[in-house]
Amino acid sequence: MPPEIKKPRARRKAERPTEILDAAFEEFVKSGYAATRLEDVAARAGVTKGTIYFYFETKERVFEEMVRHTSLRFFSDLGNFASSLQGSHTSRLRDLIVFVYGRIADSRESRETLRFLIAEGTRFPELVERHYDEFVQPMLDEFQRIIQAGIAAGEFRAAPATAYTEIVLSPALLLSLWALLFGSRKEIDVAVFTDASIDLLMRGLAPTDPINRADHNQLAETES
Amino acid sequence: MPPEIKKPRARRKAERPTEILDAAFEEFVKSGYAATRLEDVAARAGVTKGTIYFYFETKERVFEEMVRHTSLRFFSDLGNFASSLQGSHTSRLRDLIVFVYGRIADSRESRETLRFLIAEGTRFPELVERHYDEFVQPMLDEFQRIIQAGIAAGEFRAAPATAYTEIVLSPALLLSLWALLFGSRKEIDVAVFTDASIDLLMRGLAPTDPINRADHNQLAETES
Amino acid sequence: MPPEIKKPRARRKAERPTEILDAAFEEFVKSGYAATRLEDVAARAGVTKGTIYFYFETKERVFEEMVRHTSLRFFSDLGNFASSLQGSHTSRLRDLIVFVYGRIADSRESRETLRFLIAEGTRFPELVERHYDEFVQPMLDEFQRIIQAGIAAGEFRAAPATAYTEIVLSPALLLSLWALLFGSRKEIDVAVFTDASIDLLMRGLAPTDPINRADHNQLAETES
Amino acid sequence: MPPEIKKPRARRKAERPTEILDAAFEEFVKSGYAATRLEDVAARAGVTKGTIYFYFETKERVFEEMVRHTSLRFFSDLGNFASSLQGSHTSRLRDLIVFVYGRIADSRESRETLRFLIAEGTRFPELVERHYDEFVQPMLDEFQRIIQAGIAAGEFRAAPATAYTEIVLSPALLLSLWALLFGSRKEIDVAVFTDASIDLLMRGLAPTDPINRADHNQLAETES
DNA sequence: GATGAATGAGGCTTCATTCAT
DNA sequence: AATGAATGAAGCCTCATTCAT
Repeated sequence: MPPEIKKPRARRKAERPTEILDAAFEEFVKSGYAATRLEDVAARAGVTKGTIYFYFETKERVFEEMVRHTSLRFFSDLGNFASSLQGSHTSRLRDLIVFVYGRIADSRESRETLRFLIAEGTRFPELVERHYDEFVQPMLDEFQRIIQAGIAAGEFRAAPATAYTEIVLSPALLLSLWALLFGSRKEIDVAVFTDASIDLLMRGLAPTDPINRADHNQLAETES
Repeated sequence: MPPEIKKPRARRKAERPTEILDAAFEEFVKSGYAATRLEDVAARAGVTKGTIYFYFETKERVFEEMVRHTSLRFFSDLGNFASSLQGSHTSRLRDLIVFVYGRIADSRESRETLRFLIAEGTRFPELVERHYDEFVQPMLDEFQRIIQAGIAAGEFRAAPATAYTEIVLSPALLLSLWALLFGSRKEIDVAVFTDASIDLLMRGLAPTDPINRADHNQLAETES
Repeated sequence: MPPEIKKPRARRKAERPTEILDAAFEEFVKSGYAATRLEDVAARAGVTKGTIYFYFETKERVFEEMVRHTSLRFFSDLGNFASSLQGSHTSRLRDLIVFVYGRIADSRESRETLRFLIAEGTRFPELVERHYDEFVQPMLDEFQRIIQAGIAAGEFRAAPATAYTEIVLSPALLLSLWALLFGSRKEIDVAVFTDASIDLLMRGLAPTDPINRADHNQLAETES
Repeated sequence: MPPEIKKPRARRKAERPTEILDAAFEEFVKSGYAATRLEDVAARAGVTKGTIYFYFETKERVFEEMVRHTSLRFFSDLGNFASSLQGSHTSRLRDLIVFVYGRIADSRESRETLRFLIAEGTRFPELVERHYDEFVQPMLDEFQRIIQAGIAAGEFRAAPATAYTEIVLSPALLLSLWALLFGSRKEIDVAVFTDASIDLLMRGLAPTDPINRADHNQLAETES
């Protein structure tokens, strides 16, 4: 048996649930909710099945708490970041996009959490609700706030898309899903993709130059 | 129960696999792969467990063939549609987007297939491969073709985003995921959302008017 | 499809049951009673499952009739052979042994039938009964008859073993079992083994009287 | 039902596998490998299905370990016995035969193990290999050793049969098979049959030289 | 607190048997 | 006669959960 650095009992005890949830994340990622055996979670956490039941009531509880625990790690600081934004609305929007895209697309935890929600949302509706209320809605609100302010300031045009802030998130979602589905086949460079998205978006949101007639006409056709 | 019109044996035999796969779709949607009992699939299809095994080797096979069968229903005609496109590159792009968004976001089959791929992709990698090769790649190719032609014709600018055609798809994906996750909470109007996306995209892809100085400067900043 | 020599319908029909039983023999040999699927028997016989049920009531019946049918092929002519024996009792005994050993040990059918009886005797007691009555008992009787006559004629001594004619059969059984169990590992030469057994037996049955020259000479002949 | 004395947990755990294997022996004897339900084994062992799978991976494993476990009970002490043999080669051979025949023919475990090997040898070839290597070959070697020594000492003649030591075992096999097949119909007295076999064998192996008085006297002793 | 032996419900899969064609 | 689609009972095996130690 390897010596393994011994921690004081009290400390180990306090960390047990977290260790279990971390192990659970890996196992649920590997096999999905139903196909994961609590025994494997226990083994990975270095405990036995019984111990899991000391801390969590059921397998469902383990899953729920694992998702909660994993989410917090990468999404709890949105508010702080948003309130620290500086500069023009354009640059604030850009900075927020870079921040959010990074969170959504770059982190394995985020991607797999998305997978959990999609795969098990039917079985765990409260999980989906929670994520909507705690992460999605606030994020949309932040974007909405900046965009509306930008429109008011004349930096953005009141494009129909501004009614659907979700649209700003969509490239991030695509990145995330792409990594989940085709990551091993055709990787997308997150930074480059993000820049390209921002470029497209900013151009799309740019106010219409009243002088530019040709462009305006073309647009009118699109809106019909 | 109505007396049910009896069909000739041969005819029923030809329809059985399809009936089973349709039933399987519903049940797998309801509970996911692992939690679905083949017995329930059988019951929904109006046969018994044994019959399923007469047509399919295992539960995994049923799932695979169900996904295949479901995919074909809504994606086999992309090529035909694409080659029937007429008009300017701008209007071709718009028409293709409307077509594709409709397929991806409007159909329950498509949405749930996406869920299947995300949820069970690890267990069924060939399914993901197949979808990439047969649906995703060809779709991306169609978009790429139109966009490049549009650039050559001066209708679109060579935006960095044109290197990532996936970006054009991202609003559709968002629509699809949104319906899967938050559909019951906050519905998105597909038509309006699609129009808004097109508006944003077209504006984003519009060629830079050399006269429009203000716009150009702003853009340069974005591209840095 | 290969042309396959066509037989007149009537003839084919008459042969069907036999073809099925032959196929059954091969399949039951391969997997044992329980693990053999009637479907495989049908496939080997070139018919479908339903056809088997046209000729036989149940799987058990197929097995029983197969054993019966197989036994007849190699054991029905004992009586004829026994009554055709000529010469001294010693040479009759030797000839009968050679005949019986050949039947028991040389034929695959015989060996596998023995395996069937041992493996499935509990489930098919009538099969065992039948074999005892029709093959074992008559065989023992033939041996007993010759041995008793030989004793009466002074060719054999009244060894205690003559009360257990089974003992004469034991080397044949060993040959058979050996082939079933260790045949692939260490083969036994049936002819040589048979000769050695006969030599040992004859010597063991030889009368003790040192004066009996004739007998002794005859024995030498056996040893060649 | 008696209140059943409760044993400490640790002690029960150590005994469980053995209890299960003993129960398995009885059930497999009753119905054969394929027709035995693990649930019945469990019931006989006083546990539930799940417990069996806690100790053994599959039904096949249960069978294999059961055969192993059963074999050891009656065959592990051949070496000890053989090396304790005393006296003339003739008497050593006789003693070994009595010992071996007793083991093979008298014990139900031995008989049924033979049945298992014959019936399931195809499905469990390693079991057959193991028995050959651990029991059959060593036994043949012991016999061969004594016989060759006896020949060298002039107690036995170099009969052709001495090249096939298996022949010495054949009456024991017959006894065993007889019990398996016809035991309920016509029982054979093992002791008497063994004595008769020994008498026949010794006579068959006796040196031919009429002058050898000592040997002849010894033989007479055997016949008593 | 932690262990791990034991439980037992539940699901996949097999296959003998039936029967409409 | 023959087919082969359909049935459904039955058994192997898994694993969440419990609980005595």
